[in-house]
Amino acid sequence: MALFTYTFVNKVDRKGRVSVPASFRNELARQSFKGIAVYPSIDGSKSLTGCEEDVLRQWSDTYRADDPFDTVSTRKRMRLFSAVQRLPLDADGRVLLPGELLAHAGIATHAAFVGLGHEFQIWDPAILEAARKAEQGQSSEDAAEPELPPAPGGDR
Amino acid sequence: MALFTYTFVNKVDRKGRVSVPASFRNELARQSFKGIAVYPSIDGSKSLTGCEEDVLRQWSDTYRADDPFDTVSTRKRMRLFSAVQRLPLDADGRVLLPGELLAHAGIATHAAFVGLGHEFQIWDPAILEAARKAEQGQSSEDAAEPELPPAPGGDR
DNA sequence: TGAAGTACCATGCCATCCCATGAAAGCCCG
DNA sequence: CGGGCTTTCATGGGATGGCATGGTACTTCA
Repeated sequence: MALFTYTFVNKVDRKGRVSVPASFRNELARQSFKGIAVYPSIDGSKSLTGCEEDVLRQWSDTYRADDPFDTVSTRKRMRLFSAVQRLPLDADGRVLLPGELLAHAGIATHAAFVGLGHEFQIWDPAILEAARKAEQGQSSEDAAEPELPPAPGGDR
Repeated sequence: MALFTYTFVNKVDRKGRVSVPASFRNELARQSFKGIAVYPSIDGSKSLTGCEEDVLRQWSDTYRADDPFDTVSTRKRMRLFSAVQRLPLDADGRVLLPGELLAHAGIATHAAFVGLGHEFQIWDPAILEAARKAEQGQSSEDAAEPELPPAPGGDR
Protein backbone atom coordinates (compact mmCIF):
# COMPACT_ATOMS: atom_id res chain seq x y z
CA MET A 1 0.00 0.00 0.00
CA ALA A 2 1.24 3.41 -0.91
CA LEU A 3 2.50 5.72 1.80
CA PHE A 4 2.63 9.43 1.01
CA THR A 5 4.64 11.72 3.27
CA TYR A 6 6.17 15.20 3.29
CA THR A 7 5.08 18.33 1.45
CA PHE A 8 6.50 19.09 -1.98
CA VAL A 9 5.89 22.36 -3.77
CA ASN A 10 6.10 22.16 -7.56
CA LYS A 11 5.46 24.65 -10.30
CA VAL A 12 2.38 24.67 -12.47
CA ASP A 13 3.22 25.75 -15.99
CA ARG A 14 1.05 27.74 -18.36
CA LYS A 15 -0.66 24.64 -19.62
CA GLY A 16 -1.63 23.49 -16.15
CA ARG A 17 0.97 20.76 -15.96
CA VAL A 18 2.61 19.75 -12.65
CA SER A 19 5.28 17.24 -11.82
CA VAL A 20 4.02 14.69 -9.34
CA PRO A 21 6.81 14.37 -6.75
CA ALA A 22 9.11 11.48 -7.55
CA SER A 23 8.61 9.89 -4.16
CA PHE A 24 4.85 9.86 -4.74
CA ARG A 25 5.34 8.34 -8.14
CA ASN A 26 7.42 5.59 -6.62
CA GLU A 27 4.57 4.74 -4.30
CA LEU A 28 2.22 4.55 -7.25
CA ALA A 29 4.55 2.42 -9.31
CA ARG A 30 3.10 -0.86 -8.11
CA GLN A 31 -0.40 -0.37 -9.45
CA SER A 32 -1.32 -0.99 -13.04
CA PHE A 33 -2.87 2.39 -13.86
CA LYS A 34 -0.11 4.91 -14.39
CA GLY A 35 -1.75 7.95 -12.92
CA ILE A 36 -3.59 9.39 -9.96
CA ALA A 37 -7.22 9.84 -9.02
CA VAL A 38 -8.04 13.42 -8.00
CA TYR A 39 -11.18 15.09 -6.68
CA PRO A 40 -12.15 18.19 -4.69
CA SER A 41 -11.44 17.50 -1.03
CA ILE A 42 -14.58 16.56 0.87
CA ASP A 43 -13.50 18.18 4.10
CA GLY A 44 -14.58 21.51 2.67
CA SER A 45 -11.09 22.90 2.31
CA LYS A 46 -9.93 24.66 -0.82
CA SER A 47 -7.84 21.75 -1.92
CA LEU A 48 -7.81 18.58 -3.98
CA THR A 49 -7.39 15.06 -2.72
CA GLY A 50 -5.52 12.42 -4.66
CA CYS A 51 -4.98 8.74 -4.19
CA GLU A 52 -4.52 5.44 -5.93
CA GLU A 53 -7.42 3.79 -7.63
CA ASP A 54 -7.25 0.97 -5.14
CA VAL A 55 -8.28 3.27 -2.32
CA LEU A 56 -11.38 4.33 -4.23
CA ARG A 57 -12.15 0.73 -4.91
CA GLN A 58 -11.87 -0.12 -1.25
CA TRP A 59 -14.26 2.69 -0.30
CA SER A 60 -16.66 1.58 -2.97
CA ASP A 61 -16.64 -1.89 -1.51
CA THR A 62 -17.55 -0.64 1.93
CA TYR A 63 -20.47 1.40 0.56
CA ARG A 64 -21.62 -1.57 -1.40
CA ALA A 65 -23.03 -3.14 1.73
CA ASP A 66 -25.23 -0.11 2.36
CA ASP A 67 -29.00 -0.34 2.13
CA PRO A 68 -30.05 0.92 -1.33
CA PHE A 69 -32.72 3.02 0.42
CA ASP A 70 -30.07 4.75 2.50
CA THR A 71 -30.16 8.21 0.96
CA VAL A 72 -27.26 9.39 3.08
CA SER A 73 -25.06 6.75 1.53
CA THR A 74 -26.15 7.84 -1.92
CA ARG A 75 -25.36 11.46 -1.18
CA LYS A 76 -21.98 10.52 0.18
CA ARG A 77 -21.16 8.44 -2.83
CA MET A 78 -22.22 11.23 -5.12
CA ARG A 79 -20.06 13.68 -3.25
CA LEU A 80 -17.14 11.30 -3.26
CA PHE A 81 -17.17 9.68 -6.66
CA SER A 82 -18.97 12.00 -9.05
CA ALA A 83 -16.11 14.46 -9.30
CA VAL A 84 -13.20 12.04 -9.36
CA GLN A 85 -10.93 12.44 -12.36
CA ARG A 86 -8.28 9.95 -13.27
CA LEU A 87 -5.26 11.86 -14.44
CA PRO A 88 -2.66 9.92 -16.40
CA LEU A 89 1.01 10.59 -15.87
CA ASP A 90 2.89 11.72 -18.96
CA ALA A 91 6.30 10.36 -19.87
CA ASP A 92 8.00 12.88 -17.59
CA GLY A 93 5.88 12.17 -14.52
CA ARG A 94 3.53 15.12 -14.86
CA VAL A 95 -0.24 15.39 -14.76
CA LEU A 96 -2.45 17.98 -16.38
CA LEU A 97 -4.72 19.53 -13.77
CA PRO A 98 -7.99 20.53 -15.45
CA GLY A 99 -9.06 24.13 -15.04
CA GLU A 100 -12.03 23.07 -12.99
CA LEU A 101 -9.82 21.52 -10.32
CA LEU A 102 -7.32 24.35 -10.42
CA ALA A 103 -10.15 26.78 -9.82
CA HIS A 104 -11.58 24.79 -6.94
CA ALA A 105 -8.24 24.76 -5.14
CA GLY A 106 -7.29 28.31 -6.04
CA ILE A 107 -4.08 27.07 -7.63
CA ALA A 108 -2.31 29.38 -10.05
CA THR A 109 1.47 29.04 -10.32
CA HIS A 110 2.44 26.55 -7.61
CA ALA A 111 0.98 23.37 -6.20
CA ALA A 112 1.84 21.84 -2.84
CA PHE A 113 1.56 18.06 -2.68
CA VAL A 114 0.84 17.15 0.94
CA GLY A 115 1.33 13.55 2.04
CA LEU A 116 -1.47 12.20 4.26
CA GLY A 117 -0.50 8.54 4.51
CA HIS A 118 -2.57 6.47 2.13
CA GLU A 119 -3.72 9.56 0.22
CA PHE A 120 -2.48 13.09 -0.42
CA GLN A 121 -3.82 16.57 -1.01
CA ILE A 122 -2.92 19.30 -3.47
CA TRP A 123 -3.03 22.90 -2.27
CA ASP A 124 -2.09 26.36 -3.32
CA PRO A 125 0.93 26.97 -1.06
CA ALA A 126 -0.37 30.25 0.32
CA ILE A 127 -3.79 28.84 1.12
CA LEU A 128 -2.18 25.84 2.76
CA GLU A 129 -0.04 28.07 4.92
CA ALA A 130 -3.06 30.08 5.98
CA ALA A 131 -5.01 26.93 6.81
CA ARG A 132 -2.15 25.65 8.94
CA LYS A 133 -1.94 28.91 10.84
CA ALA A 134 -5.68 28.92 11.43
CA GLU A 135 -5.61 25.39 12.75
CA GLN A 136 -2.68 26.10 15.00
CA GLY A 137 -4.69 28.90 16.53
CA GLN A 138 -7.48 26.45 17.20
CA SER A 139 -5.25 23.72 18.52
CA SER A 140 -5.08 25.28 21.99
CA GLU A 141 -8.81 24.90 22.45
CA ASP A 142 -8.48 21.48 20.91
CA ALA A 143 -6.37 20.40 23.85
CA ALA A 144 -9.08 18.04 24.99
CA GLU A 145 -7.67 15.57 22.51
CA PRO A 146 -4.59 14.19 24.18
CA GLU A 147 -3.72 11.60 21.59
CA LEU A 148 -2.64 14.22 19.10
CA PRO A 149 0.59 16.12 19.63
CA PRO A 150 0.78 19.76 18.54
CA ALA A 151 1.36 20.30 14.87
CA PRO A 152 4.92 20.21 13.64
CA GLY A 153 6.14 23.68 12.86
CA GLY A 154 4.96 25.02 9.55
CA ASP A 155 8.27 24.91 7.82
CA ARG A 156 9.90 26.67 4.99
CA MET B 1 11.40 -3.32 17.34
CA ALA B 2 14.46 -1.15 17.10
CA LEU B 3 16.18 0.22 20.20
CA PHE B 4 18.25 3.37 19.79
CA THR B 5 20.69 4.34 22.55
CA TYR B 6 23.64 6.67 23.15
CA THR B 7 24.52 9.95 21.49
CA PHE B 8 26.72 10.03 18.41
CA VAL B 9 28.06 13.20 16.81
CA ASN B 10 28.83 12.95 13.10
CA LYS B 11 29.91 15.43 10.50
CA VAL B 12 27.63 16.92 7.90
CA ASP B 13 29.49 17.40 4.64
CA ARG B 14 29.00 20.17 2.10
CA LYS B 15 26.27 18.26 0.34
CA GLY B 16 24.29 17.82 3.53
CA ARG B 17 25.14 14.16 3.97
CA VAL B 18 25.54 12.50 7.37
CA SER B 19 26.54 9.02 8.38
CA VAL B 20 23.82 7.37 10.41
CA PRO B 21 25.60 5.76 13.37
CA ALA B 22 26.39 2.14 12.68
CA SER B 23 24.60 0.96 15.79
CA PHE B 24 21.44 2.73 14.62
CA ARG B 25 21.78 1.15 11.22
CA ASN B 26 22.00 -2.26 12.79
CA GLU B 27 18.69 -1.64 14.51
CA LEU B 28 17.15 -0.67 11.20
CA ALA B 29 18.59 -3.61 9.35
CA ARG B 30 15.60 -5.87 9.94
CA GLN B 31 13.02 -3.79 8.12
CA SER B 32 12.58 -3.92 4.39
CA PHE B 33 13.03 -0.23 3.61
CA LYS B 34 16.65 0.79 3.98
CA GLY B 35 16.24 4.24 5.40
CA ILE B 36 14.82 6.40 8.14
CA ALA B 37 11.79 8.63 8.54
CA VAL B 38 12.60 12.12 9.80
CA TYR B 39 10.43 15.08 10.77
CA PRO B 40 10.70 18.27 12.84
CA SER B 41 10.31 17.32 16.49
CA ILE B 42 6.78 17.91 17.67
CA ASP B 43 7.85 18.95 21.15
CA GLY B 44 8.78 22.34 19.71
CA SER B 45 12.52 21.91 20.19
CA LYS B 46 14.98 22.85 17.48
CA SER B 47 15.60 19.27 16.52
CA LEU B 48 14.49 16.46 14.25
CA THR B 49 12.96 13.17 15.25
CA GLY B 50 13.61 9.97 13.37
CA CYS B 51 12.22 6.48 13.44
CA GLU B 52 11.80 3.38 11.33
CA GLU B 53 9.55 3.55 8.34
CA ASP B 54 7.61 0.55 9.58
CA VAL B 55 6.23 2.68 12.38
CA LEU B 56 4.76 5.06 9.82
CA ARG B 57 3.28 2.21 7.91
CA GLN B 58 1.53 0.95 11.01
CA TRP B 59 0.07 4.39 11.70
CA SER B 60 -1.06 4.68 8.11
CA ASP B 61 -2.75 1.30 8.18
CA THR B 62 -4.81 2.19 11.21
CA TYR B 63 -6.00 5.42 9.59
CA ARG B 64 -6.71 3.71 6.33
CA ALA B 65 -9.89 2.14 7.64
CA ASP B 66 -11.33 5.56 8.52
CA ASP B 67 -14.37 6.91 6.74
CA PRO B 68 -13.28 9.36 4.03
CA PHE B 69 -15.79 11.85 5.46
CA ASP B 70 -14.05 11.81 8.84
CA THR B 71 -12.43 15.24 8.80
CA VAL B 72 -10.78 14.72 12.17
CA SER B 73 -8.88 11.80 10.72
CA THR B 74 -7.76 13.95 7.82
CA ARG B 75 -6.48 16.69 10.13
CA LYS B 76 -4.59 14.18 12.22
CA ARG B 77 -2.99 12.63 9.17
CA MET B 78 -2.00 16.04 7.92
CA ARG B 79 -0.15 16.74 11.14
CA LEU B 80 1.40 13.31 11.24
CA PHE B 81 2.53 12.81 7.69
CA SER B 82 2.85 16.17 5.96
CA ALA B 83 6.23 16.97 7.47
CA VAL B 84 7.73 13.48 7.47
CA GLN B 85 10.56 12.94 5.03
CA ARG B 86 11.70 9.41 4.23
CA LEU B 87 15.43 9.40 3.73
CA PRO B 88 17.05 6.41 2.03
CA LEU B 89 20.45 5.22 3.18
CA ASP B 90 23.16 5.25 0.54
CA ALA B 91 25.63 2.41 0.11
CA ASP B 92 27.85 3.88 2.81
CA GLY B 93 25.11 4.28 5.40
CA ARG B 94 24.56 7.98 4.96
CA VAL B 95 21.42 10.05 4.46
CA LEU B 96 21.01 13.40 2.78
CA LEU B 97 19.31 15.85 5.11
CA PRO B 98 17.30 18.33 3.04
CA GLY B 99 18.07 21.99 3.59
CA GLU B 100 14.65 22.55 5.08
CA LEU B 101 15.27 20.07 7.87
CA LEU B 102 18.81 21.32 8.45
CA ALA B 103 17.42 24.82 8.82
CA HIS B 104 14.72 23.75 11.25
CA ALA B 105 17.24 22.10 13.54
CA GLY B 106 19.92 24.77 13.12
CA ILE B 107 22.37 22.13 11.93
CA ALA B 108 25.41 23.31 9.99
CA THR B 109 28.55 21.19 10.28
CA HIS B 110 27.75 18.54 12.88
CA ALA B 111 24.74 16.45 13.80
CA ALA B 112 24.15 14.68 17.10
CA PHE B 113 22.12 11.49 16.90
CA VAL B 114 20.40 11.02 20.25
CA GLY B 115 18.92 7.61 21.03
CA LEU B 116 15.48 7.74 22.63
CA GLY B 117 14.57 4.07 22.69
CA HIS B 118 12.20 3.28 19.86
CA GLU B 119 13.02 6.56 18.12
CA PHE B 120 15.87 9.05 18.05
CA GLN B 121 16.48 12.74 17.57
CA ILE B 122 18.98 14.73 15.54
CA TRP B 123 20.37 17.95 17.03
CA ASP B 124 22.99 20.53 16.42
CA PRO B 125 25.51 19.61 19.14
CA ALA B 126 25.69 23.12 20.57
CA ILE B 127 21.93 23.54 20.70
CA LEU B 128 21.61 20.13 22.32
CA GLU B 129 24.13 21.08 24.97
CA ALA B 130 22.30 24.31 25.69
CA ALA B 131 18.99 22.51 25.91
CA ARG B 132 20.44 20.03 28.39
CA LYS B 133 21.89 22.81 30.51
CA ALA B 134 18.60 24.67 30.48
CA GLU B 135 16.78 21.56 31.49
CA GLN B 136 19.18 20.90 34.31
CA GLY B 137 18.55 24.37 35.62
CA GLN B 138 14.85 23.72 35.63
CA SER B 139 15.10 20.21 36.99
CA SER B 140 15.49 21.34 40.62
CA GLU B 141 12.21 23.22 40.59
CA ASP B 142 10.78 20.53 38.40
CA ALA B 143 11.38 17.91 41.05
CA ALA B 144 7.66 17.43 41.47
CA GLU B 145 7.65 15.66 38.13
CA PRO B 146 9.33 12.32 38.72
CA GLU B 147 8.90 11.04 35.18
CA LEU B 148 11.89 12.99 33.89
CA PRO B 149 15.34 11.87 35.05
CA PRO B 150 18.16 14.43 35.17
CA ALA B 151 19.90 14.92 31.88
CA PRO B 152 22.85 12.60 31.35
CA GLY B 153 26.32 14.10 31.20
CA GLY B 154 27.60 15.57 27.97
CA ASP B 155 28.47 13.14 25.25
CA ARG B 156 31.78 12.53 23.65
C1' DT C 1 -8.07 26.88 -39.95
C1' DG C 2 -7.55 28.05 -35.46
C1' DA C 3 -7.45 26.57 -30.74
C1' DA C 4 -6.83 23.22 -27.39
C1' DG C 5 -4.92 19.28 -26.02
C1' DT C 6 -1.20 15.72 -26.32
C1' DA C 7 3.24 13.62 -27.18
C1' DC C 8 8.01 14.42 -27.69
C1' DC C 9 12.48 16.79 -26.99
C1' DA C 10 15.95 19.94 -24.42
C1' DT C 11 18.25 21.78 -20.31
C1' DG C 12 20.20 22.64 -15.89
C1' DC C 13 20.46 21.45 -11.25
C1' DC C 14 20.81 18.32 -7.65
C1' DA C 15 20.75 13.68 -5.59
C1' DT C 16 22.63 9.38 -5.94
C1' DC C 17 26.18 6.18 -6.99
C1' DC C 18 30.78 4.79 -6.85
C1' DC C 19 35.45 4.89 -5.48
C1' DA C 20 39.27 6.50 -2.44
C1' DT C 21 41.22 7.72 2.04
C1' DG C 22 42.12 7.44 6.77
C1' DA C 23 41.31 6.29 11.42
C1' DA C 24 39.96 3.12 14.92
C1' DA C 25 38.87 -1.34 16.59
C1' DG C 26 39.19 -6.17 16.61
C1' DC C 27 41.79 -10.40 15.62
C1' DC C 28 45.26 -13.73 15.00
C1' DC C 29 49.49 -15.57 15.81
C1' DG C 30 54.01 -15.68 17.30
C1' DC D 1 51.87 -9.55 25.71
C1' DG D 2 52.69 -7.16 21.53
C1' DG D 3 52.95 -6.39 16.65
C1' DG D 4 51.05 -6.56 12.30
C1' DC D 5 46.99 -7.69 9.56
C1' DT D 6 42.07 -7.20 8.53
C1' DT D 7 37.61 -5.19 8.93
C1' DT D 8 34.46 -1.74 9.99
C1' DC D 9 33.24 3.12 9.92
C1' DA D 10 33.23 7.81 9.02
C1' DT D 11 34.37 11.09 5.55
C1' DG D 12 35.55 13.28 1.10
C1' DG D 13 35.19 13.98 -3.94
C1' DG D 14 34.06 13.08 -8.89
C1' DA D 15 30.84 11.40 -12.22
C1' DT D 16 26.46 9.90 -13.70
C1' DG D 17 21.61 9.78 -13.92
C1' DG D 18 17.10 11.39 -12.33
C1' DC D 19 13.99 14.96 -11.83
C1' DA D 20 11.67 19.34 -12.32
C1' DT D 21 10.80 22.51 -15.78
C1' DG D 22 10.37 24.78 -20.19
C1' DG D 23 9.55 24.66 -24.96
C1' DT D 24 8.28 22.79 -29.70
C1' DA D 25 5.99 19.84 -32.97
C1' DC D 26 2.00 17.28 -33.99
C1' DT D 27 -2.87 15.76 -33.61
C1' DT D 28 -7.70 16.38 -33.10
C1' DC D 29 -11.99 18.46 -33.05
C1' DA D 30 -15.01 22.23 -33.88
